[in-house]
Amino acid sequence: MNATYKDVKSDILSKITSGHWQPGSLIPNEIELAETYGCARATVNRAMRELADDGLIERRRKAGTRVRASPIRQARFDIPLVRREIEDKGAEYRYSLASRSIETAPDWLRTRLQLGQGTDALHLVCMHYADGDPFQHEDRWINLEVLPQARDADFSQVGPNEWLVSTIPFSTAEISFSATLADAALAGHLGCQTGDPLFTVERATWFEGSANTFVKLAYRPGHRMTTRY
Amino acid sequence: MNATYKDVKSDILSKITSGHWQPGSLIPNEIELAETYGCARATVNRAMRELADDGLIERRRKAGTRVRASPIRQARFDIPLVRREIEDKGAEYRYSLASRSIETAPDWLRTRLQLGQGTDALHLVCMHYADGDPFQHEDRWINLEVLPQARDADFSQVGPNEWLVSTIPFSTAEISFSATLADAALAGHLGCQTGDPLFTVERATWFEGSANTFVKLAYRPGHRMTTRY
DNA sequence: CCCTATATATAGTCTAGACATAAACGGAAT
DNA sequence: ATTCCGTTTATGTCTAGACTATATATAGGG
Repeated sequence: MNATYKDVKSDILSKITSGHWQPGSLIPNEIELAETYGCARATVNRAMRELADDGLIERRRKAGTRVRASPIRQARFDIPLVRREIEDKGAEYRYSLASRSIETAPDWLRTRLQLGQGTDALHLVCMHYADGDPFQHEDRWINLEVLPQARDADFSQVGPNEWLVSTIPFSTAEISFSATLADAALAGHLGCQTGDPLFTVERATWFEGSANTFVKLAYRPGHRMTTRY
Repeated sequence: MNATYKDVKSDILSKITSGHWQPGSLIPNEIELAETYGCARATVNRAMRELADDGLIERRRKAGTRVRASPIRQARFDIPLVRREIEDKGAEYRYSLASRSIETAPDWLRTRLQLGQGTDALHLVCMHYADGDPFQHEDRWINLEVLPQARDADFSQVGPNEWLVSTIPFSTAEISFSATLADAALAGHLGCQTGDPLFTVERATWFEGSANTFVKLAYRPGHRMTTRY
């Protein structure tokens, strides 16, 4: 009686995880569950809605609610600023700018971000250190047509990621993970061997429809990105 | 007037993305917003709760709701079965079992999964192909104390991941991404060069408190895992 | 001046009831 | 059989109001 939505959620969850309600089977409807738990239907609804968001159950009007046959396993990663990633580990953060130049966007970048011909871009190469050791190499391109103020910004002290966060209120992004090989330049910056495998994150972000930046982040060898679900 | 929670949510979102409500600034409280949008407080609450879940705003009782200074950028990845990953691309899926053996769990595995000494484990090495080309190499360990029925299961036709999904109703997992170098054995299976960088996923899963399986998945060279947010 | 009780503002949740919407079902017309 | 249409049913959402929990602010006491 008087169950909260969390009570309901965890009870249903345990019925699923224990196998009491088999994958594919139909769960009682909201009205019945509300009676069972002695609460309002809205309370059951919230519990079920969250379970559906988590990918554990599948709901359809009129058809009812079923335990998913194969639960969608979705992992949620927090992608923090490098500074926070390092400071959260209790290490001291240091930043340095390796190079800065203004170039017309190369073809691969124009394709990737759907830019017009002859678009100027600011190209930055930076390093992020944790307790003095190389942690992440950043290869950044900023679209100067959308962000002309980047031309005059000083990136020698503050990293472009932090500058962007404070300049652009919000943006949508496409992010992808892969593995790349350290070339001579990367190895030099990261203090590793040429040929080392590096975990790499690439991110393109858009603000109000037009691309503003693309970045390739290479982590030091051995880096892992971990999460639980 | 008569705004739905989606209306409210998207209106607030646009006020944030447009910079109308600056990062760090305080958003009107729920009662005021309810009056503004001409709806019930619960409707505003749902909109705001979802925005908070998305990491765009920060809410605290009494203190009110603020636009996040640096939005938590969280990416959500769906981790499908390899079969689906391949079939969704429109390619033909093929599976093969490369080796099968029963071994006492090696030290690194016992540490990783917190197993007792002398625990027996089923060790499987498999390959997943897309249109005949090597797609993913699977190095799987199954805890035979928790899943003794794996001893008699036939993994020559059905991959261990699919067998596990149908055997264990649900489980919690720890997943991590990294980059590894192809050794001779891996290169042979994946048809690539020794020394190629491979995007690698490791996953340990638990069922009702005890670890049941650990897997290391190495993708063919060049593989990317992509998402939008 | 610092510490502690108390007041207060705000988000968090619950309720009972209502109406909206999508989808499955069954029967009727083709 | 197949298509179409109304009925039914379960989820989806909204409302007005109430109570709860928590963090902050303030006033009072040592």
